[in-house]
Order: sequence, then C-alpha cells, then structure tokens
Amino acid sequence: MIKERIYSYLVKATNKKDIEISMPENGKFGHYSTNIALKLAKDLKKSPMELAENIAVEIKKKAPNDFFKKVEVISPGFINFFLSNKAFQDEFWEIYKEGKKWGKPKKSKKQTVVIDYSAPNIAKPMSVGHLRSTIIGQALYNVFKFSGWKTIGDNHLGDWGKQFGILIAAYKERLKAKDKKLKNISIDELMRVYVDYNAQMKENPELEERARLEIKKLQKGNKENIGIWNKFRKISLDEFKKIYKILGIKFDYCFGESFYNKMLPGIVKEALDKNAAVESEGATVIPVEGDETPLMIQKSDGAFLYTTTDLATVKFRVKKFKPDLILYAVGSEQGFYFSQLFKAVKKLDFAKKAKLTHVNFGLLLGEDLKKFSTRAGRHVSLEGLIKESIDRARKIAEEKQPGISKSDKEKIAKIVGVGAVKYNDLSQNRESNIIFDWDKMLNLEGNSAPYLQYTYARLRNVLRKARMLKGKKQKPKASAEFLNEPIEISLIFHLSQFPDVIKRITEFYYPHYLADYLFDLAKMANVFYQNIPVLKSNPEVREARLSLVKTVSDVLKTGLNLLGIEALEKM
RNA sequence: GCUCUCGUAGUGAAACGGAUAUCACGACAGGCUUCGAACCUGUUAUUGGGGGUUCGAAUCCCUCCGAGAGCACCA
Repeated sequence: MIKERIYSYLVKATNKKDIEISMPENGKFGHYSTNIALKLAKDLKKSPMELAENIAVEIKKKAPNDFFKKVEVISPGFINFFLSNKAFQDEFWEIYKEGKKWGKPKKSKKQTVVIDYSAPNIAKPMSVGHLRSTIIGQALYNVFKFSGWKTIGDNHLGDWGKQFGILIAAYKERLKAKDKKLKNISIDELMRVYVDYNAQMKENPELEERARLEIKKLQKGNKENIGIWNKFRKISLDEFKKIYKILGIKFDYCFGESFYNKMLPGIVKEALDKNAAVESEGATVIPVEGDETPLMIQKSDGAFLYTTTDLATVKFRVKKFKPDLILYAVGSEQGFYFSQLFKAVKKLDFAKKAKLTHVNFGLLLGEDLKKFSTRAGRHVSLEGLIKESIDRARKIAEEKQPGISKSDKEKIAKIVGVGAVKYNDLSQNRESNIIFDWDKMLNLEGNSAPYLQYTYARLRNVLRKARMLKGKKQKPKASAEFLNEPIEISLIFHLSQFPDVIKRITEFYYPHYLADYLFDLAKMANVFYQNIPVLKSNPEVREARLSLVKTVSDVLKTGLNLLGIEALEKM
C-alpha cells in the first residue's frame, strides 16, 4: 500500500518509527502529509523548515523516480506528498488482485471478541430504543469477523428479575377475572398487563407485596410460576425472532439473564471470600474506589440483582470463550453502572486477559428532548418503524420503476426500507443522542442507504452490459495505465484507504467510520459514472475502467454488508 | 446537591491536536437523442461566551451559559 511505502521511506530518512502520516482534507496539500519535522524540531533544536527540507531531499532519494509527482515543504514545516499516477496505477493492481478480500488485514494474530448486543426484555415488545444496540452490535460483529477475529455474539436477554413478579401477579389476577385475552396472549397485551399493574401498584402497596411474593416463588422454582415464565419467554422470543429475521440479525448465543441464576449465590460468596464485598445496611455490596455508592450484589431481602448476573456473566464468558475483548453495546445512560461493574470485575479478577469495554451510544430522545421509556408509557414499536420504512420505500419504487413485477418490488422495498433505517443510525457517531423524527429516520435521499444501493446497482448494470459486448479481455495490470482521469485516480486513492477504515473500527468501535467512507466512495463513483464513459471508450481503456467499476462495486457491497445492509443488483 | 456527556450553517451531521472546518437535507439556478435522473453541476450560510496551553485548538485545561443523563435494595 502507498501509505505503508511512504512510511517506510520516512523511517529510512529519519531513523524514527513514530511517524504520523495524515491525509489533508484539502487536496492542495497533497495526497498524504506528515508533521514529523515539526515534532522533531524541538528535540533536535533545529528549525522545522530546515529539517523538513532535509527529510524531503532524503525521501526523494529513497523512493523510485516515478513514485512521487512532487514532495513539497510548506510552512511551518509540513512535508506534503503528491503521488504520481503510476503509483496509483500500481496500487490499483494490488487492490484488484485482492478482489473481494480487499480490506481484510493481511496479518493478524487470532483474537477473540465477545459482543453483547440487542438484549431486549422479555414481555416487552422491542422498541426503537433497542434498535441502536442491535444494529451497532451487529455491525461491529461483522467487522470483527471480517478482520479475522473469532467473534461471538451473545444476546443477553432480559428474561429474569423483578418485572416477572409483576407480570406473574398481574397475569394471575387476570386469570381469576377470566380475561379472554389471555388465551393467545400477544406481547403487546403482555406489556399492557405489565403497565396497568405497575400503575395500580403505586396506589396500592398490597399489589407490590404480591408481586414480590411471586418473584420469590419463581426464584425458588415453583412449578406454576416457572410455567408462566416459560410461556412469556416463548411468546417474546418468537416475536423477537420475527424482527431479527427482517433485520438480518444473528447471534451465536442467547443465554439471557436466567441462565446465570444458579451461579449467583456462588458469586456473592466468592466476592465475600475474596474480601471484595462487605455487608452494608443488610445488603451485600462491593465498595468501588472513587465512587460514593457501592455496587450492590445482594439485596437485604436476599434477592440478587442485575449486577450479580452481570458479574456471573463476565466470569462465565471468560471461562468459556477466553476472549481478548468483551464489548457491551449498551446506551450511554448506563455509563456509570458499567464503570462500577468493570472496577468490581477487576477487584474480583474475573476478566483475566480480557479487556472490557462499554460501547456506549446516545439516547433516543422524544421531540421534547426527554428520554423514551416504557415506564413513561412512551413507546414506538420497532416493528411499526420498519413497516413504515418499507412502505415508504415501496412507494418510491413504484414511482421510479413503474414497470417491475410485484415480487421484485416487494424485495426492493424491503431491502431499501430496512437499509435506510439501519444506515440512518450507523452513519452517525454512536455517542450522539438521536431525536426521534420519522422523516429523518426514514430518509431515502442524500446520505442514505438507498444512495449507496443505487450507486451499486448502476455500477453492476455497467458490468452486466459489458459482458454482453464481445472483444478480447486484457489483464487489468496491463490496462491500469489507462486510468489517468483525475476522478479515476481519486477513486483508486479512496479504495486504497479501505483497510485503514476497517482497522480503525476494530480499534475504536465506531461504525460510522465505515458509513462515511462508503458514502464518499459512492459520491466519487457517481461523479465518475456521470462524466466518464465506460462501455463506449476504446477497448483497452474500457477494460481498465471496467476493472475499476468492478473493484468499486465490490468494496461498496462488502462495506454495505458489513453494516448489515444488503446490496441490490437492480432497484 | 454531586458526577458524567454534549453545544459546529435554517435543520441533521463529519473532522488521529494540523493548513482555507467537510457533507447531507432545505432554498435558489441548471443538466437526460449519451453505460439507470433514487443521479450530477453551481449558489447559499457555521465551531455557545470568555480566558489559557501549543508553532498550530471544534478537538486539551479553566470558567460561565444552555441541553441531556446518572447518582445501592429497578434493569
């Protein structure tokens, strides 16, 4: 790769290894640039400009004659590199050879990552709030896998805890009242039962007591309650599976909180034995350094908490998967909780070599800038959102392609609609809050999934038509020299950065790096498409351009798929 | 009250401490006898206020203002 080559020349010219090479936003400052002279000037007590000049002279000696077009030194001491077309043509050949593998790290030691994402609660329909965890987690999963990691996706279902006391108590009450709706109870009905009971509980403490008794019975393995619990769990899971199928979400495991239930007493005991936990006001807590409030692992009534489960989960995952990294795709509002949890994990020495990271994301806020929550009764169903998006996509498909068959139209509507929703989320910094807005969320123009999908479909169309043309094929290496148009060089330059983007995501966990990258690539591809004829150009030029079109479309497709978005041959 | 996060064109966003802050939407003006106009071209406007560190700050530090979130018997 070009960047690596510049780096190696710089190392030779300076005898330093810690060298930054950046890409100036403004093309006037070259394809690549380094500030190494500015950094070194202080230590060497030389003027940065003079130092930069010396390095520039050296590096020109180290590189082949036809590699740089120009190496420039600019005040206060930047060295800017302008590459020759030849350098890019060679680069293109390297990329073309890689084919669909382009972007994968060449050498990497096998590492393991566990990604905790989605984690919906049983007996509540998935809301748009769960969307972020689900698709950010899935995108990270895909990127890690593509990068050669052993990747484990675990859906940590919220299938245990106090809410089941409420649900079971409420359910039994309805049963007594012979509520007909209980026969084939839906997840929406379950939530209504829950919300109603929750509201009544505030006025009637007796109901709260009843819920507490039911949860106790459940935890002790009471058959009737376990039966009801299982029923709720199944109804919910079936519902979730439907949504995961539409969204193309997959997990390796779905252990859920209930899975860890039996390990909880052991966790508390271990924490006490290790002197990590103490008793406080009748409860068992782990004091956390620097924090006023400790982390509670057992309530004064003996019940365990989410926290206890999370500790058990870490221990279990470390033992089973021996991960190097565990990622939690969970909202920012749990930031404080996770910082406490991680400190407790360290105290207990549960993590071993694994690095635990909270991949946080911003809240989904209502138009009044307040948090969405089920308790507040504000709920936009995820299913409804997806449906709406598909409807909008279908309408547009009807406008743009009136002639196509009904089944094709449905397929396009689904892929475009789902893609739009995902891209809307993945294209922005995950840490920003998102204000819920139908129109923004379901945008099908500009910086959106359909734009990328459309670009891909156009490029594929050119390739399809080319196959129908007769004529001798040339090796792309031989023909790369015909790629000399500025937009062609820009495309190659951009293609060459793909591996860097992938690498940065495995380091910083920001899917929007990839979305940004793909959008830029698509913009360039459209400019190319608009201005540069492919099929009607001279045969050898045509071969070169077709190779470029092929490579760009492959990267677009790979990138979209990594984001969990499908590409369409026709739309 | 304490702690954390965030304030970038009219709107939504981007920017390893780098150079003239980049996109999209919107608005306005153009472009299909040419590989798909879900596209392309042009015009438009921005770092909340004040200090500091640095050769260089949207980015780091301090302070003020504004918004949001969190702060043991929920998950």
